[in-house]
Amino acid sequence: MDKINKNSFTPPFYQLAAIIEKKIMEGEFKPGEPLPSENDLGREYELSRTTVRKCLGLLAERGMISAQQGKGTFVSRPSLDRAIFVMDDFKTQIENQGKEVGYRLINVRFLKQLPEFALKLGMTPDKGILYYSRLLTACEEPVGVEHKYMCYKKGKPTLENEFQYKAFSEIITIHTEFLPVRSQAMLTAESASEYDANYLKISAGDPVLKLQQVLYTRDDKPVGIGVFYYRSDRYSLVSDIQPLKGER
Amino acid sequence: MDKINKNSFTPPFYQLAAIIEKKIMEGEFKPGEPLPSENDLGREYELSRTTVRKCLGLLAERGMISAQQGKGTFVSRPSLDRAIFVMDDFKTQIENQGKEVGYRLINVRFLKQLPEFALKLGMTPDKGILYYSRLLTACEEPVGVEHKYMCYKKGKPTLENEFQYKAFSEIITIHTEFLPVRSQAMLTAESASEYDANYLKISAGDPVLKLQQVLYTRDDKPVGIGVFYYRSDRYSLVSDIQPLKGER
DNA sequence: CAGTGGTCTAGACCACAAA
DNA sequence: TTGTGGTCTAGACCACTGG
Repeated sequence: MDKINKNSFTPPFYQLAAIIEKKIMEGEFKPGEPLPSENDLGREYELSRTTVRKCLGLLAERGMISAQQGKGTFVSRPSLDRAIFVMDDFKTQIENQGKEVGYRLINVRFLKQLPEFALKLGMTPDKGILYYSRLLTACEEPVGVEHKYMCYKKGKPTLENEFQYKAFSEIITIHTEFLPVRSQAMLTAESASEYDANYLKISAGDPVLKLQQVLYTRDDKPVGIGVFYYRSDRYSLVSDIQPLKGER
Repeated sequence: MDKINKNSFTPPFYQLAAIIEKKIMEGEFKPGEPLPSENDLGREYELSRTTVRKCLGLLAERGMISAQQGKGTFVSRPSLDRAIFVMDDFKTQIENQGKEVGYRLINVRFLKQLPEFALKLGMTPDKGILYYSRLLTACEEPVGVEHKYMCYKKGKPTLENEFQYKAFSEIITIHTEFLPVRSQAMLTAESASEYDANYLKISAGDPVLKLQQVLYTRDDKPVGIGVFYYRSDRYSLVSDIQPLKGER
């Protein structure tokens, strides 16, 4: 039986998680069946229940097990057919790839009317809509185009600079009395419009990744919409599900 | 000052998390600045350090804060421009939408040679490659097409039924001596080929979401590749980032 | 050195499920 | 009633950071 090495730099809760994960993958603990109780695991590996729980929490986060109060902790169905895509803001993503980010302001305009898709999302033009669009580049190469629509309150002066560099939710916070606290996003594929294709330097109709984001205030009023189109040859999402390492 | 209500059904660690999140969003704790230390928070809200830590863990998971050993716990830059897409296996996803899943086996074939893209991913044809493809439907409507390539070892009989219903990693485990433990996936947009478009009942060239998945054994040998094409009008990924609820 | 976060322990009470 | 997971406490030791 595997034992916990208390002198290792790998903390016990992590070692135990690796052990249990291994037993699950090797079939000793089978999908649908319960794991030993937290107390039993604690006795078996000479760890406190708190530590056992921390370990189980790690495995639960990874989707390997799930606990049911009063019943037990059960091994989940195997699910390598699962992917998790984290999309940070453009700047963070590109910089993490070691590339240089660039923004180019394409357009800033005041709209009296919202485009139809924005109305469908429940946004109301209040006193008007501020629209702007940017070209997103990585190492000078065009990667994406984004279009933003936000509720607008007059008053504060607008500097082009701001639109070029600041985050959307920041701009909304500054230029309206709204504080966005919730973000809903939808990712899909689409054909590039002639307009967007022109900036992306692709052909109209070429496939692009489309991300549509809606920002809501605490009382669920939509106050900002962002639509992103990414060149599919230069932008993709990746996911990596790996087992816990045994020893570090 | 907000206080912890110990008689509430909402556990203290959660209440505290909501309080801190609120203070961050209202600007009392600013991005880049440190939170009070865990001990201070414990004193202030009359909670044990363990409970404070559980609360901070929750906020860290949500990307609001990050801890640095020896230094402190810092408020992250605001990031509503962030989305997390979880793609479970097709069956789970569709069933969660309350729809009926269907599979139709399109093709099962033994290949002597791997297609070029699979070779590029490092897969070797060993003793041969088993290829199969399925049409994925939701409420009888075609939603996706998938193509699978797996290392093949003769021996066990293959039942068409299996390919129709079992998960890819399960099939690999049964029909080879390989145990996939790691999954890498890439999501992008593409134009549908004539072949796939035909099954999806769309036109060739229409945009589709493409998911490419590679399964690896513990020693990082690729043993299975899955390529999925989804109709962009019937399949999209969603993400919802919301604040913690104050009281439940 | 003092202060920070990271980990662990031993024990307690609760809500829930099943017999 | 017993056993399960969910939460909390009080106290301990460690590793890391910075003065």
